[in-house]
Amino acid sequence: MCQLVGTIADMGWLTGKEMQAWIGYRRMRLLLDLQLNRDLMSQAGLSEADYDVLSNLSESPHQQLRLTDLATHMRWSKSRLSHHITRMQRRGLVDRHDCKDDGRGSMLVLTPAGLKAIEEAAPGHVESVRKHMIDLMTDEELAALAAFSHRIVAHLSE
Amino acid sequence: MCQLVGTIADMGWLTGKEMQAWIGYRRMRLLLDLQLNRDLMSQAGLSEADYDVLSNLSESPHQQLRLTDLATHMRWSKSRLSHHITRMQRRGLVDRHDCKDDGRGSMLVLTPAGLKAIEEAAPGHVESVRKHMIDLMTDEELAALAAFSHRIVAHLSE
DNA sequence: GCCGCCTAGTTGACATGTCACCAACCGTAG
DNA sequence: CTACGGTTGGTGACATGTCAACTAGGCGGC
Repeated sequence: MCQLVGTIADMGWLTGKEMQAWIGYRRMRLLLDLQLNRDLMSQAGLSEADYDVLSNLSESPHQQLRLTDLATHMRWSKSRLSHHITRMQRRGLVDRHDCKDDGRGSMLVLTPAGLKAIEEAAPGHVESVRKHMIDLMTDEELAALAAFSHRIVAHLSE
Repeated sequence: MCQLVGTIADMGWLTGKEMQAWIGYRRMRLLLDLQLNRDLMSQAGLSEADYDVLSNLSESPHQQLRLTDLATHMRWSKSRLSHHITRMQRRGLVDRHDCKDDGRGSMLVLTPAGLKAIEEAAPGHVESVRKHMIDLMTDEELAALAAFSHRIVAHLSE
């Protein structure tokens, strides 16, 4: 982490303020991730990735989705999703069904166990997110984060 | 990504504004990381992790550090660093020396190849960080990011 | 119908990170 | 001096993610 940029002989590639923002971002990202994952894993036995998949699935119509749609929505690669679903399927959290409309496709469905898992995990996860991030920010900071993150996401999505 | 929280039956665990900030953060984190890694890998053949290690090492006195010190500074686990250093050592970017003061320790040193790699990679990486993040943010947003990220890091560091 | 091309999803090899455990070494209380 | 508890770093098993093939099923032009 730390001096990620502009540090060799301090050539001033990033100004002090920019550097503070960048370093802070990197460190926050690392530590927040670890903490949220730890909390979620110890409270609910789920990783953040599991949580995201279950969460998306639980709110889609009929609690089912095409793999590609889910991958696009989550911005995951198909490969990543396929591997991850295989692992979650082994644990009984989700299931694959054949897709009627398209012989190539797979329909991803939430199992009762998966629904139970996400319902039990959600309150603790939200509390965790609040405690370690949201509640530490002012309204202005929240608004700023929403604004620049959406701008950056739009830029990165071409 | 997306509806990570408070989404089951929309129970309002996070307010709309909080949700926007949270979702934006998650997506930005995912996409920015991918992009910066892709850029760095294609331009310099380094991962961000490689870059961070080399960067930290290059600015320490005599371009060498104890493993524990580097791990603490980067907030990496010792195990992660040890594995990563082993891989970088195989590629000739860094080297381990015995530590005179402490028979247990290892001194991490930057090789000439490692120095060359970080010096060549730095300008492109900084440009990448600017292009995909810093230059898309206003001064106020940079200040806000620096402020809340440092606050959150302090909180997470206990 | 048939052919070429696109898309959906899977797979295997490999890179990376985590956790738990271990061996060697330090420093200090007795 | 010696034993013990803490520190330093390494290792192996395993979870996860990436990339590049690959299979199989659609789709449009002829």
